Amino acid sequence: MAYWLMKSEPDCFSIDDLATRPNKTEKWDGVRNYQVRNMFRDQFKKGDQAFFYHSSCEVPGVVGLMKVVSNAYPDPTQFDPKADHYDPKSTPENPRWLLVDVQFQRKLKNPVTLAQLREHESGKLKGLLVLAPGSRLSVTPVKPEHWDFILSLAG
DNA sequence: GCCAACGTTGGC
DNA sequence: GCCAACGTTGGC
Repeated sequence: MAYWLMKSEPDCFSIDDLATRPNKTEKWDGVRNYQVRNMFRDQFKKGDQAFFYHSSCEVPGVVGLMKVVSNAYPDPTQFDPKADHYDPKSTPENPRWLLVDVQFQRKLKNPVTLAQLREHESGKLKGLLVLAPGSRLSVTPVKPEHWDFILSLAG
């Protein structure tokens, strides 16, 4: 089982949005980055755990826990001309973009802010990819020891 | 809203 | 295949 950190802008889709979805489950769609696509395809497994991270907002940080409840499969929004992330070069016979289904687990009592994570970036969280300079990937792996430490920061 | 850091695109 | 232009991300 692997651990992940997945970013979303709360104005667009927040942890509370996920918690109120039917079955508390949602397609993590709209990803149009090849590195993330490859992680979905090659490394994501049903049963993995993920942090829900709020980005581009007042207080960026880890706000909750999710479970990955599917393996990767084609993102239907790539075929929809009306969708924001429509990709005219992708076909159902040869889909370019994948997604996974995620299910709400719980919110953290105390969200762990980016500022808190940064306090430990040369210590306990050394190597955490979301802290890497210039890191813009919306999905990044989290080592088990980093996962546990971040949870301990949440109290 | 600014801007730095990247990724992608497309002409050549 | 190079690289300039452009678009996007995301913290501040």
